[in-house]
Amino acid sequence: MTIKELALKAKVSAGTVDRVIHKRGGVSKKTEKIINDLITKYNFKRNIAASVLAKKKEYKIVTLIPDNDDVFWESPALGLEKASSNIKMFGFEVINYRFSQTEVDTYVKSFEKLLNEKPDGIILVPAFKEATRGILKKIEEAKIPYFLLNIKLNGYNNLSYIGEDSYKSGYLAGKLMHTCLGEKPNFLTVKIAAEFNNEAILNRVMGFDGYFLNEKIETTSINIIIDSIKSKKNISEKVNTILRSNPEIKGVFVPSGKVGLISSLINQMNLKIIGYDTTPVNLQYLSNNKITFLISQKSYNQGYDSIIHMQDFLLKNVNPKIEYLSPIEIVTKENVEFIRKNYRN
Amino acid sequence: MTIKELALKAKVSAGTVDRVIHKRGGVSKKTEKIINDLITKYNFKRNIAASVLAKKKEYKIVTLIPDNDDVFWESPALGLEKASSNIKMFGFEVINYRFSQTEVDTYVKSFEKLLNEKPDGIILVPAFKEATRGILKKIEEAKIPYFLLNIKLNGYNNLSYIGEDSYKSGYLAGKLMHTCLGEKPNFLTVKIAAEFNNEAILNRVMGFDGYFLNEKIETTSINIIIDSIKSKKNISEKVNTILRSNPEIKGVFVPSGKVGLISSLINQMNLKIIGYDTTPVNLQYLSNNKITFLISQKSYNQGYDSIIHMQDFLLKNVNPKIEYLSPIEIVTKENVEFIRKNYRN
DNA sequence: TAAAAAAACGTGTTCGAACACATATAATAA
DNA sequence: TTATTATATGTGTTCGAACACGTTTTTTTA
Repeated sequence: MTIKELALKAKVSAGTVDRVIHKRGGVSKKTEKIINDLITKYNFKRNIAASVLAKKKEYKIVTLIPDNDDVFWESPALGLEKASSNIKMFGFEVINYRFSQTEVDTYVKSFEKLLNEKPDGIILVPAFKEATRGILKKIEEAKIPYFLLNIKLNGYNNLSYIGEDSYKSGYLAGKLMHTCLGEKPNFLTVKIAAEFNNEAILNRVMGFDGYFLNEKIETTSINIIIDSIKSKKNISEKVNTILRSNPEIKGVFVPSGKVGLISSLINQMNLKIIGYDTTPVNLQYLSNNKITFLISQKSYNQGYDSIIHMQDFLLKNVNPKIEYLSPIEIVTKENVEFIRKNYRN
Repeated sequence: MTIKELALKAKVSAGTVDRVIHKRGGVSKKTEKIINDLITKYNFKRNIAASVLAKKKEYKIVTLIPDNDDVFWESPALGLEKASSNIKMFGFEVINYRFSQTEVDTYVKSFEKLLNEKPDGIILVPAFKEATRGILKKIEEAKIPYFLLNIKLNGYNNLSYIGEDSYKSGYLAGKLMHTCLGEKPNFLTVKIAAEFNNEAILNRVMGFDGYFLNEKIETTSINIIIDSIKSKKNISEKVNTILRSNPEIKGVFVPSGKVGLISSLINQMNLKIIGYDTTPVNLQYLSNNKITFLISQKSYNQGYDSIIHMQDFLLKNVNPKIEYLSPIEIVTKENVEFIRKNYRN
């Protein structure tokens, strides 16, 4: 079924059908209804190939995500790239901006540049709260549709949020810890001071604790806070002292991607260490059997999907869901190779 | 860069460039080289939208997979469907044939029908070995490109195999069992006689055992074989008797999708039960906490990807890899909701 | 060397949708 | 009622690639 055929059935011209489809107006109620009914009846779907070809418009999507200093971001970046190359043929151009997570300046400046591109859609990681307020205000003033990636903020008009359900991923970590350690688990939770403003990580901890509360599991646990990850000596001393003086501790929970670093500094063997993100370092210690489980939020897919949803919105007017929570994957030494393959398919 | 622009640069007409791109012949070596060099130089990619539109050819892909009597197949079927609807716009029609895993006849007859469709590509699950030989011979005589799905066979000219790495998924099950039970694990393996001709399942068992061998883990284990899954009483009696008389058994491994059924018949609580596939029944017992881990081979993706790879081959001449081994996913009560979401994205 | 055959290359139409522009009809104002 | 706007509808060109067909050039044969 083509527009012409539809027009024939409706006894109007293709132009009128086109006007109805695109809601361009200038069509009488009567004929509009006739056409809409026919569209429903024949389940008319316009030929995307022809549509893309005819529409000379070039869409521009820009993204703003942290740079690879935090290796975590390699993976969403790859997802963005893959999706970009997939939608090129539909007249889409994707431009990637990066910023340093330690320098607000790079964030704000990249944003200014990005805005000059006059993008049709923006996908960004709202890393710095204060700076983000101004940025999002400008985006909303310019009426550019935008998604938030990985960090969820409330009170803004973002079309969608794409990220993990941090609480549930923490909850899952709790379950895994429980499964590993059996009844009355005794474990250590290692937090990092610099991550205290990261809501996702706080939620993971809440989820982790929530598991044992909800399931009414009796636990013994110790929390420690690492002030700075710069001084490996300090970390090593702090962690190993506690482990030595509490030999009944059988598991360690690190609610962030720093689990590889932490586990590299732990001397004791046979601990069940559970942490986050499939960064190269983490994967190394997973292969070592030092880390037992990594929880992955499929960040590759987060990148990929955000582009696809933006495309669907711009090209097909498909409104995205208000949030997409990505699958939480359990990664072990034994299935890690399959997870990694996903990075490059 | 369009064909016309390329032709201009090569000082020939669009038609000649077209001949080179499609290897239609009738182009002098000299001009062919000029054009190919330009294609490389400018990294020319033809506009897929225009290509699809101009090419009136309608591709037909047919699939042949088991029916939903085995609920496992619901999921790949959904993947096939989703992919089909995605590639419709490229002039692809996908026709789905199903057969009963207990009746060779339905397999062969469906195949005959399928062949009459004059398909451009075939994706099939080679369930019955003998019958498959004849079938694949006919496909190869007709020179129709085909993929094997889920069951791997050697000695045929299938373009690709898409399925799981059964050995490794068994290996993973071993690791999980080990992690759950701690040192010197004591477990029961439940096999089903009817599944003895299923190589994938045999490989899982080999992988499972392989884990403990490789890692040099001392184990105590018992194997039992269920003759028929029809008589629940028999199963229940057999399994529960063993468990009663061997109270030191802490885990149960079921190397197939029948794990839900088995676990429904086990009276004892607090066993770590590990099995395969996210069928509705299995998911129910996962939610019950009766099953601890399910291993999923992302069969939805297997269906989806097989169609996409066939499309890429037919439309863009992209040769698929000789095999695609799908990710092995660990599913627990706590992350199951994210897995299921994948079915309908 | 002319005629016939083969090889090389060019041209024009088509696909279906988008959209600018042209035309027709209906509603309002003079 | 006629002129004047609005409103409603029709027409023609465009996008880039595919491919049938037509034309030119080169090679082979008589």
